[in-house]
Amino acid sequence: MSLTREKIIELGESFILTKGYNAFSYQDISRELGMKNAAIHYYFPSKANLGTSIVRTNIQRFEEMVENMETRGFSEWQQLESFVKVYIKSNREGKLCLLGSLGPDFATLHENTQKELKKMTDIILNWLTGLLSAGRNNTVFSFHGDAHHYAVRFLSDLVASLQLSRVVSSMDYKAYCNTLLEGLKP
Amino acid sequence: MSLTREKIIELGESFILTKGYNAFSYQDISRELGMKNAAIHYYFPSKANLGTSIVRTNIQRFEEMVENMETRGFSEWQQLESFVKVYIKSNREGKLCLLGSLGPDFATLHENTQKELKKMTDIILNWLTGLLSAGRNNTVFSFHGDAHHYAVRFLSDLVASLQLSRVVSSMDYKAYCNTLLEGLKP
DNA sequence: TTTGAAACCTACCTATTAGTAAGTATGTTT
DNA sequence: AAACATACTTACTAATAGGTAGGTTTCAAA
Repeated sequence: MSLTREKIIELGESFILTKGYNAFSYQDISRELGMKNAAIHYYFPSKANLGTSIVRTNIQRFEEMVENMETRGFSEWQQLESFVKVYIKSNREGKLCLLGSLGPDFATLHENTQKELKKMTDIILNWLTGLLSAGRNNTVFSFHGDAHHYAVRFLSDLVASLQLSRVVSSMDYKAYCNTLLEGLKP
Repeated sequence: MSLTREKIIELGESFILTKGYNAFSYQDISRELGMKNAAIHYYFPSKANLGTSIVRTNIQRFEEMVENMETRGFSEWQQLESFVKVYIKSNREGKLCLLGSLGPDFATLHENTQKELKKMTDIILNWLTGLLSAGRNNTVFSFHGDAHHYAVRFLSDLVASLQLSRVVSSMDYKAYCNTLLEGLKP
């Protein structure tokens, strides 16, 4: 794997999470790397290509995290807490999550990027649904109704509140997340 | 008030809610209106100006809705239901809400637009907090914890689920909203 | 009948965008 | 030593972006 390639993906993701997909350019990346525009095209022929690669990297990262938590024998509660911590970190860095950032721009994305984004969301939601379901069976969590419905709601809470914390000045994101977790306690 | 001006605002808003702020252009609007690019600049000197005006229009619309509901003596439950219906309509039209659309692009917006967007969010959240609080006192609603916290969560649920319904194919937005309302029943 | 504002259009400008073709330096393999 | 791939740069293109100066039509008021 090329180091420059990894840096481009990292920078691209960072720009998407702060400026949005349609507001960042190859120049933004090349400038930051001290390279020329064409160098970025060498690694990623098109912006759609880069976008898709960024989503793929995120899927991979998520799957590695889940795998890691399972091999370390994390409880359902610990797993959910770790997931929430990723969002708290994003908020601290003034970033959104990829879903909350690319979701609103969905219509402007390349077909492949759309596909990959859908895949990522499915993977996250399926994992979350399974986690909530299993956790309820083990009396680790307590909530009403369908687990999938609750998973969508929980994810919505995390995604949108990241956005709101930018717009609402008086928002304590960490406290908000803790309230979310508290609501799941039996 | 100029009819063309109103059409521009309406179209601009529609583009923001479907393509996003940074993906739509003056050409998109002028093309739709059968006019030239410069005609749009005649009404709105800059894109930032147009953006700010669109947010202002939304604030006005929201305040008129609230006023209308109060004069008609809507109960807290009816008011919340009406608010949710606006979101259901947006979803049916394949649109986001202005907050969910401009929020992720916040960093790229003009200072004035940011200010107005913050104002809009504050107005909505304050209204929602008051509504939830009053509704709980009247035993119309039932929820735990701070009313403002719950208002943020409820708004997050509406905003992000609109985004998710684009990405997740198998989502029944209306049913989801009903679940949200059900969760508030005593 | 002239004046003047409202509502545009014509014609342009500069900056930036994603993207490409061709070249070059630096190694690495054969 | 020759051939080749990697990792870029130089130099360009076509398209689009937001924006502007100045002209034209239309219609109403003085």
